[in-house]
Amino acid sequence: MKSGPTIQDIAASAGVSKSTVSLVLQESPRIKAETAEKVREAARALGYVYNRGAANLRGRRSTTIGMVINDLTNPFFVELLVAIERVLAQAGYTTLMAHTAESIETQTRVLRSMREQNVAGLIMSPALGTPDNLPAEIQSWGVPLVLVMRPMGTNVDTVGVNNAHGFALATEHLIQQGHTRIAFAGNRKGYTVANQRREGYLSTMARHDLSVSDEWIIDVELTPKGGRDAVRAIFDMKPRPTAVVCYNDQVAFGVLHELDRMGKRAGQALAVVGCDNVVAAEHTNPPLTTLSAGADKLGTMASSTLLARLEQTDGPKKPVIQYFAEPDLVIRESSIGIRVPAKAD
Amino acid sequence: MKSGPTIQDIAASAGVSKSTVSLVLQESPRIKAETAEKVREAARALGYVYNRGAANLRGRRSTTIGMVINDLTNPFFVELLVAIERVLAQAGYTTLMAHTAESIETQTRVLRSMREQNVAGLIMSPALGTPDNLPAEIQSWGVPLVLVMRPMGTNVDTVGVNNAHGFALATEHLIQQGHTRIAFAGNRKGYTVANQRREGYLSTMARHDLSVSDEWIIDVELTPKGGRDAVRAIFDMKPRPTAVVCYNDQVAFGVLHELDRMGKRAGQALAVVGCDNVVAAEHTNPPLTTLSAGADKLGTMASSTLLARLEQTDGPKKPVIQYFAEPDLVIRESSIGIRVPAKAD
DNA sequence: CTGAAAGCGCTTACAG
DNA sequence: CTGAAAGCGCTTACAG
Repeated sequence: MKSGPTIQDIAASAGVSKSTVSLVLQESPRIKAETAEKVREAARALGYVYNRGAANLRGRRSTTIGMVINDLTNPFFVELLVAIERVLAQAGYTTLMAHTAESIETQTRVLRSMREQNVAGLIMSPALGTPDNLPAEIQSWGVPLVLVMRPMGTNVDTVGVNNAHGFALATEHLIQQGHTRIAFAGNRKGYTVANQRREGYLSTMARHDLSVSDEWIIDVELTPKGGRDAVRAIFDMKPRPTAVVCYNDQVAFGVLHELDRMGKRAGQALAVVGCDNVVAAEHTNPPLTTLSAGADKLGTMASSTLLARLEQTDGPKKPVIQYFAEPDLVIRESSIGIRVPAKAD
Repeated sequence: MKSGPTIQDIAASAGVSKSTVSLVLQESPRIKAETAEKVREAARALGYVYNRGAANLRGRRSTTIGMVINDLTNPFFVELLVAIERVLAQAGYTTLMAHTAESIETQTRVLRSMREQNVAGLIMSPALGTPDNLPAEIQSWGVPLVLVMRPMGTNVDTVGVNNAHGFALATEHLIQQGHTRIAFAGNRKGYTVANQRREGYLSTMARHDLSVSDEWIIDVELTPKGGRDAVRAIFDMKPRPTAVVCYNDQVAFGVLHELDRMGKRAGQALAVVGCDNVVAAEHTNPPLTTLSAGADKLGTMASSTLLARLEQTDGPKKPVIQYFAEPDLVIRESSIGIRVPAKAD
């Protein structure tokens, strides 16, 4: 930890006061152009490095934003993170990222650490099982919070997806293909997102007067391993479902893999639909039909929402923003058994 | 940005000086147990939050470590990042992560930002095309640096993989299967890692007296798209290669996909080997034979190397550490056309 | 348009 | 075992 020159050194070298140096560094219009240039020149000559920590301490505001993600092994969240980081960086903020791996303990630890680091705001995709009162607690710290993907009540800014609508689309699509026995892989009772997705599926089945056997709603890990387990379960049922709606692409990948291992092909032996449209969904064998809400768009929305909250320093408190994107269904071979020509390849 | 209580407030509330409070917070043994308990109680009652920024400013040392990653869309780097973060967190450091997306400009920007944030050390997987003198420049800042995956000379701590050995293993394996015309997909002239991988392939071909046609060394993007392009190129050659060694798993995924699209199967029409053994390699159709150096092990090594450097405050400068893991070949169906039973499934 | 002064919330010798 | 004092590198009223 070497010290390096400070604004004091620049002031001495440029023959001005450190107030002036500070103002130049902030590009204040109050300083005459020539003076400013002289100061900048001195800073360059000395190899000056701005100490953001000291500035934050004195200025009482910070330019770092914390970002807490539950699962980076799911590429969807990586795409989201990249989008968020891009927008924040453009706005001049530094992003402090942390990964909780769905662990509440880790989440508690990183949140404390971020609070100690004095983050200006927080974007978080909460770990499964996060206590309901966490958003309120974070808000009581005076730190603006935006939730992504996983809503927790109506009192906190949230950017997510209309899951019920998406899973209705997916189910509808399979019914149009003539399927009547459709399973749902990835049930997770008690979690908002899982409930929304299951409801989208169930309500669509009901609307078409299709009955749903209990065993079709399959409780599995939300990973490729879970998808493999789901396929084995499905092929043990009789009569067995001819299609499956998966909780997300990770689960669907496991489904495709297990089918292949059994010498069967998705789209023929079993129609498969995923959710998230991660980049890899286009490259699976066969390519995966999946719901797309646009990680990039969601990430951009989340950052903008937080930035808006940070600008709004005073004045009447703006109302809570809750935005839920409407997903589209991207149809590929896994649900129809027919090759779909790739566009612009 | 609300202010919250400071050590001054705790001091007043506990009836001691702020020096004492500071020492208690640092768990100094110099403070009597009862006094310490009284202070902690007051801190709890006031809802005190430690201000790490102020501590770093005064203490002249920081507990945040910067981590700069070139490509988070490649799951290998995500696995690496997760391992690094875990170790650093255990050691009480906060990780400032940034993603460059292989852009030199972004890399320059995030490095400057991290320097302003006063990071204690830096772990970096440099973007392609990073100027040779960057490691020396960072070291001149007085910030310890560990390079991961992409070596840049012998004067900087580095954790990587013995790529030449790995690609020799991969090529050897294909030759053992009876292949004599073997292609290499993912050539990138001038980059160290690409050179090492190509050399491992070429030297093994030479050792077996197998000649290599120029066109077999295929220059493609290091993405699934590149893999698809490589397959098309291979099937245009005559006589055509019967096997391909891919730069990494991302390229190999594209190869598997394009083969499937052509109605062919990897392992039969074309033997395929990848590199990195990302989690998804186990779930592709067919499963992918690939080189494994252990992202977890590499990440752990990289963090430990940096932590060791940070401990060593003074004394004679320790010699540069350069560690290169020896990869293993994980054999799956894509290279042999035969299903390999998964272990413990 | 510029400077002197106070202070952000801590840590760290130093003294007792 | 504890306290008084100085100071880390900045910003921000305030004065001129």
